Amino acid sequence: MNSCETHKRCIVDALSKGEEICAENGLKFTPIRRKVLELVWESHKPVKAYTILKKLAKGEGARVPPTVYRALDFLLKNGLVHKINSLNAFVGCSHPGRHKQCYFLICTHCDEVTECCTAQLDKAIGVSAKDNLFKEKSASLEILGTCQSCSLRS
Amino acid sequence: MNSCETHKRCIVDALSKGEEICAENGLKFTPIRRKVLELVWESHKPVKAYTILKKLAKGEGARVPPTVYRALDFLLKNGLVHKINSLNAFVGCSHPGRHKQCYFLICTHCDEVTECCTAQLDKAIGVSAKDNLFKEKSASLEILGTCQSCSLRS
DNA sequence: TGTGTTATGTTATGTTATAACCATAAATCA
DNA sequence: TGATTTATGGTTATAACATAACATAACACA
Repeated sequence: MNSCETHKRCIVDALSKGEEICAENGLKFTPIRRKVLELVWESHKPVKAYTILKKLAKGEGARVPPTVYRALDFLLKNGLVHKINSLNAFVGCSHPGRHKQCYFLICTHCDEVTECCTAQLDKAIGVSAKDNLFKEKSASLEILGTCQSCSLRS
Repeated sequence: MNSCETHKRCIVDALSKGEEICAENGLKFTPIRRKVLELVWESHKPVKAYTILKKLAKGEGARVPPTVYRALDFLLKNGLVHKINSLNAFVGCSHPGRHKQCYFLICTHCDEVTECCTAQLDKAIGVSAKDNLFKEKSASLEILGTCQSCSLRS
């Protein structure tokens, strides 16, 4: 389980960060984009596109897949959410500001995801690429296992 | 582009390795499993399940998705192929023998994939997990960029 | 021969994601 | 301002990826 004391705080922060990043870059933080970001941030668990879709559809206006995927693409492109490829699901970025590298710890008990982006990992990955004469552009690391809370609880 | 001189060799090796691993573990290397492994190994590029399906279907017997996915699951479980999550596609494992960790260099120009499993990466990932009091069970790393051949060629 | 087990066939459907085209709104600027 | 361009989202349809559920076959071996 994530260590955030009041998750409301996470959501508020994420939304204001979204606001900020859009403002800085002359982008529009439209109601749909805002709502999708909010739904992604409902928890620290990855959220599926169609789960978001169902929740969106409960509001007014019939929402359909392209609407959701467009919003997610926008949020991805601007570093506000990440896609967890091994789960086909999305999580909020815990420190938006465009880091191309995304490293995740994914707890297979509670499903929560924590980012673990460190210079040390950046370096190890960079070295591996270089050793293979490979020009690295981006990388995605997904570590599966058991988080501390779940370890303690069991 | 991969550095293998004669790709035929890769295929032959992969198939005999499959044979071997199955024999060692009392598993059946059935014609379907063999054929799927062979198709995965047609190149060093990730192959999609439905591409395999189409090729299989050209032989006798109407092949359908479950047949392909079952064979792929078997090969995955026994470490003969890997899934590239970011592409929903499969590649042959270049050194089968059950390493839980799979690190890949994926060239976005030629699509070829190379494994880069090193102790150094294992260690860096292990440390990252430990720093977060996270019990690591497996990890998947996909590095996107440009391989040496493509760099030289452009 | 019968029983259990594993592998594959078969049908259907669930899940994830995008294409293509249109209407409208907002921004830009002559 | 009005014309033009660009961004956004609506709409319909379908593509692409994956599995559930149940039937049957093939095999191992008591």
